[in-house]
Amino acid sequence: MESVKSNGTEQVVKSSSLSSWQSNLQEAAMEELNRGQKQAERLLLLLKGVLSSPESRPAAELLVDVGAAFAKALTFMELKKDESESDKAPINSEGMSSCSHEQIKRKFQTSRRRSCRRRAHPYSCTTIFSTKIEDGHGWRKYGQKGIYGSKHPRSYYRCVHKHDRGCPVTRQVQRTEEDDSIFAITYVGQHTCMEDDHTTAATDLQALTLESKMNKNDDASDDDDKELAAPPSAMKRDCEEEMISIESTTAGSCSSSEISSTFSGLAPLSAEDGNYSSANLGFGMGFDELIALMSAH
DNA sequence: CAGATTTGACCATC
DNA sequence: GATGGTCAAATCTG
Repeated sequence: MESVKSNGTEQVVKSSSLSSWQSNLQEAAMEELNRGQKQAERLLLLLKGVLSSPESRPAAELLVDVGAAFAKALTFMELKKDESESDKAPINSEGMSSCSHEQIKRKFQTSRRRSCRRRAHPYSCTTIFSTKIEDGHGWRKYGQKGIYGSKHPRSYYRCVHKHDRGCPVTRQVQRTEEDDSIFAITYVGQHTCMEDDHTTAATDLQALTLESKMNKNDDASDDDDKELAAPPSAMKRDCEEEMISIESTTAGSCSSSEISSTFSGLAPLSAEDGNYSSANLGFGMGFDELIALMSAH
């Protein structure tokens, strides 16, 4: 029911439902991460002559870091996949609470309600993974739900300008299973409240990303309801009607390198001190081993 | 007291 | 029937 097409810069996944496109996205993301890792390896081999010189050591380290980050991201995706396939949590049936006068009152209010139609075909959505939920926009929380099979509740927000400017954007924020300090933030729709400050918002996001990188572990310890925190958006998913497009442009803050930067943020590789242990490296070897190997070629 | 958040209910979709 | 998105009254907070 879906096709996954990879042309190097874009992946398109067709899907007929939200849940299936999420799993398709996961598959597509893993495929893309795999490709990124392989490309990094290829680049490393291509540049082996240049990178073996002492002065290009920083570049080589960077390249190693990129490969490591891809591998780490892949590992997380594998974990997530395993979890969702085998680890379905049992349903916790609390039973219905007894009927109060409040309930009766609500029954009479139903006629006032607008239809709350579940999105069968989301027209536009974007998911990022970040340890910070602030994005420079104002959001009003309008709901929270426990999600089946997920240990963290999902919070629902809408743009504060929904009423005054008719901005239709909503977002869903949920802590990831892999790391409580990382949030999966799904934006649905696009802001119509910020025509003027569109670029400003983009800049804000980039600033946030930078800031986050610097404060990686500073503020990730708040409780579930006060979702805060740090680093960059790692992965971005875009879907138009039934189409999901995984972009890999830096302009959209969704490059592969950002995917890796967030994941490396989980267990930071210290590029500064050059402390690359084999365990950290996605290539399965340390920097020195790698250089030795490159030199041997 | 106004605005924001919480929480249980409603309802569409699968 | 299960699940997830939204509503709106109740509650909280500054």
